[in-house]
Amino acid sequence: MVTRTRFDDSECPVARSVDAIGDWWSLLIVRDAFDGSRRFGEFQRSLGAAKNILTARLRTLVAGGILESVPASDGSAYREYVLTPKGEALFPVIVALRQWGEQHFFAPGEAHSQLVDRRQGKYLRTLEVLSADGRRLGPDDTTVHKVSGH
Amino acid sequence: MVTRTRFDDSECPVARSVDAIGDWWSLLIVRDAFDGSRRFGEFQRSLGAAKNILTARLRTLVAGGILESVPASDGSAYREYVLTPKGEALFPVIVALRQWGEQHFFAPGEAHSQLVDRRQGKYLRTLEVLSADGRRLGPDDTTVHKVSGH
DNA sequence: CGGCATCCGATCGGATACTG
DNA sequence: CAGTATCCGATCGGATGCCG
Repeated sequence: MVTRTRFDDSECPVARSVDAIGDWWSLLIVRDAFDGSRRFGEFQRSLGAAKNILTARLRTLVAGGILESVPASDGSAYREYVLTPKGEALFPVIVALRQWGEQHFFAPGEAHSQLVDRRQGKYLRTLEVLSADGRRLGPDDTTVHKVSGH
Repeated sequence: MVTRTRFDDSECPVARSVDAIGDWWSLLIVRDAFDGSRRFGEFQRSLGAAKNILTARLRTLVAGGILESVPASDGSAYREYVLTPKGEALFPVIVALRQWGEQHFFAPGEAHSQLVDRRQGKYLRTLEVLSADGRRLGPDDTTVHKVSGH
């Protein structure tokens, strides 16, 4: 049984998200899924992870409703792993991490992968946190509210 | 020496981000910093982590330029930990995780903490991934481009 | 090729005790 | 209160071998 440190009982949505994802491997699997990977081997080559690790992570992601295991589209006996709607909803998370990384960990001109608009091949706009009425918000413009259940 | 699985040599910005953050504890520390925590004890109470764990994570976050250690503002002999600009730039990441969690892991009416606009006390707009010219983009509208260094 | 079983050293994190 | 030091069981992940 997995007894990793759990955060799933927290009232904080961030903690529950973190707990649902599991670990970094899982997050990078999701990234690869966004990039088009579907097969066990594709994930493995991309990640360089040991097979048992990958197997375990795929299983927890499927169990968590983030990936779905479907029969291979090429008719082979194997499975493919595709994002569920819940998994696709992680898109902003991945994009946010990607943009943060692009802005802080690459020298100008250094090789890196970039997420672009498929239609125009252009870079994406940097994610903005907006208020309900559309103002740009920084960290200091927000505060955490406790909402008690009823 | 820490020999955790490293992703920092990857060309993928997501991987480098993940590597720079370190682990979930570190991410939750950053979350607490956004929520206003500054002192060792504040983080510890909020996280429920062992002190040695917290010490180690704070150290790596400072070393990574995400937090900065400054003298305590109350004149005591202790330190406070505040986000650097680089750390503040993680804001969209935390918000994205928070929103994903709110949408998938809480029953309607269940108690949870919520991030609100300080000025109006209202919820934030859901993060949107936009193209350079402002169209909303889903995962299928984007593709990963390899940019080779020069 | 996809996946499972097993082994093993490294690391993690909780607990506790100690310092100033 | 803010750490530091140490111990220890649990877990992790890499490697390997086996099976369909």
